[in-house]
Amino acid sequence: MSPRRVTLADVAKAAGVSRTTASLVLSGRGRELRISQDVEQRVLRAADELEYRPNIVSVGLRTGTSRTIGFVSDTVATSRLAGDMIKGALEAARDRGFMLFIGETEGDAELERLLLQTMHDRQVDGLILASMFTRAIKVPKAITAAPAVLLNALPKQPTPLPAVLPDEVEAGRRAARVLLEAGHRDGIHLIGAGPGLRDVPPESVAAVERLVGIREALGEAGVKVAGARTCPDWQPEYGFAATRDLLHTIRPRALICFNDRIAMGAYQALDDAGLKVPGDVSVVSFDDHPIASWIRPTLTTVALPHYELGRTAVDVLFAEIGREHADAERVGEVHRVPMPLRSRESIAPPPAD
Amino acid sequence: MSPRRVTLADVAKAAGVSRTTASLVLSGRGRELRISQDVEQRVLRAADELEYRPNIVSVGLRTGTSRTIGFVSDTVATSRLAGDMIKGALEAARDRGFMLFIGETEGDAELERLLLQTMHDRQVDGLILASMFTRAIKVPKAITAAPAVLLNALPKQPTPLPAVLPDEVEAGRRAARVLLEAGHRDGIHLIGAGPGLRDVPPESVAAVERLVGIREALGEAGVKVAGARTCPDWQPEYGFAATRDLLHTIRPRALICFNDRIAMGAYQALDDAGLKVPGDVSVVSFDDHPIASWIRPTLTTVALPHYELGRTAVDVLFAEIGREHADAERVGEVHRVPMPLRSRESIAPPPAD
DNA sequence: CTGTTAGCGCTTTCAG
DNA sequence: CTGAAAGCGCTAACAG
Repeated sequence: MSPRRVTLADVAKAAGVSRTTASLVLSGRGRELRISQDVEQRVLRAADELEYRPNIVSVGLRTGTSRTIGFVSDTVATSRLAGDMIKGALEAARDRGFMLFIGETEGDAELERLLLQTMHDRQVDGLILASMFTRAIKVPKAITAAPAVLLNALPKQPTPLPAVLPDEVEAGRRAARVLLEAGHRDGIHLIGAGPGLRDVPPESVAAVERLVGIREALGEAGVKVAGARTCPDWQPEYGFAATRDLLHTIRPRALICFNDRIAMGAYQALDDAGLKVPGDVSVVSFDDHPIASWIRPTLTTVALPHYELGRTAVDVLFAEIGREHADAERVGEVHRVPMPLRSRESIAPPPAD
Repeated sequence: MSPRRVTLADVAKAAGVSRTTASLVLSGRGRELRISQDVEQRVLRAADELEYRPNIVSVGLRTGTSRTIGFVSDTVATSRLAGDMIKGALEAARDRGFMLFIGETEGDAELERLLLQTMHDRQVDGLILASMFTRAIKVPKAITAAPAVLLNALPKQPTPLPAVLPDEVEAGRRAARVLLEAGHRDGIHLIGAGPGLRDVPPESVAAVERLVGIREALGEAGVKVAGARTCPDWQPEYGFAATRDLLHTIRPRALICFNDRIAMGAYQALDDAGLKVPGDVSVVSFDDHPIASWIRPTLTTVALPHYELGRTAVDVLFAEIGREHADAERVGEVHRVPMPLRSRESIAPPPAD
């Protein structure tokens, strides 16, 4: 099909030197080994003219390295939000000349084992184990074969693996403060979780952490949550139902919704009840899902930094790869990535009574 | 770090045979070469006990194959919709024991060249060149090195590359027919493109194809489009503006929005004007973006079959790889993937006058 | 039926 | 300063 690739041997021949010399020059170690200028130039020129490209597979076989990292997730590639995570990882990897293998497990442990196996067979230099939404995962044993980092996930059992996560607690504080700064002190209701730290959807790490932050910031200001509704799942319909129920008995001044989809449902319930955002009720939320800027009024929300999470995971992974010998002692530190506030139109001072 | 991998030589030694024999047995060609049952069993058992896994890199070097395909897109990994495309490709590839390299070009031709180069260096067996939204792309010359298929994209110049695309024309017909079947014959307006085939956003293949289908189905029924507004970009704000302007002068009976984001804007404008969907105005749209089932009333829409597109691309690619020698003569056929209708709540018979 | 031999393309001692 | 030789793990002729 193609006219056979140019190999190192071709370059060496064209330059009239041995493969060794050519290899040395091309891997940039010509200088330190004091190879003559003349030879160096000849090799470089030959490589250039022949358009030589090293065969990475071959290098991989020889060096046991593949300049590739495996990105394994439950189903991250699919969610738009999380797609940015891949993008961040992709770019960070590319900056270092690495490629990414993507794999999805669909939450199936057996599939996960197979996938890790396969990646190992392909000699990946490291692994990123990602979860679509922040939660505690069972770290597969198979993973110990290569350096690895957890992305958007916490280990269920203690492991030496580092983890990269959004700073949800600070995000909770931030959401609460936005309301505080607008002058809200009363009638602040939570939609999605709370009021207690146990009133959260199953497995949701984000829920409890956001809740902690919210309560902390409110508490410091001496403000109490007026009420809270838990949603079994953070989907618009539950946000709608929870808000509608709330409105049957109470007229809130502000809503902290636990994510944008819930906020969307809340908007609908508020609208049905003839309440205006933000004139009657202020709304703040989390995630910065694309709809946050589509719904009207546009939604103020604390963004999940997907892109940064992806980049950070790769950075942490490279630090891990760089580490000579993994001290079994070391316990995986967790890296928190800040969640930035996106100020939009859904917040106003409380209506004067 | 790990205790050195088990190699074929280890298995051979343990089974008391040569590497060749072990290789033959393990690649399943033992039978046809009539290797003795005894030997076969010994090898199999040894491999099993030692947990032997072939080193794919090595096989790759030897056979020039990598059981890997490259998925290069402008920015497909990022868009939630298109994430499903990757998912489909991922699964189809996995079914055949292949992995996927993902790469994004950000529409930068130089980056694209580099990426293709890199994938080529890594001996990918085939390439999928994907676009986030359907359009004509300039096929990079570098791509001829390996079998390739265009996904969600048409070649600008004629090439022998096959292309996989959603069947937009049929989708257009389908959208129009839904309205027709509900009894609509008058007051049907287009939001996003039209009425002429030239009234479309730049580069949008989908726009003209959908338009063709719509006009065809309507034409067959002897129905004329009452009016149309083009949007410079298919975002909610433009859908909102276009619909609001339309409502200044006209009271439509039905809207065909060119995608769900536009429809979302249209909903807002309709709501502002005090018009009910679908009681006063029916709405049909395209894409089946997640919001289509979130907004109320839920939106009837003709879905982009992202997952299927991804799968199909891989299937077509494998057919391509299987083909012995690419006849330069062959012109790339285009495969159209059906776009299914998602019937929801936004359509009703026209109000009786 | 099975083993010997020879590489795939590259890096890396080890001698000049 | 440069080259010869070995070998990463595997497969494929080619002999026996």
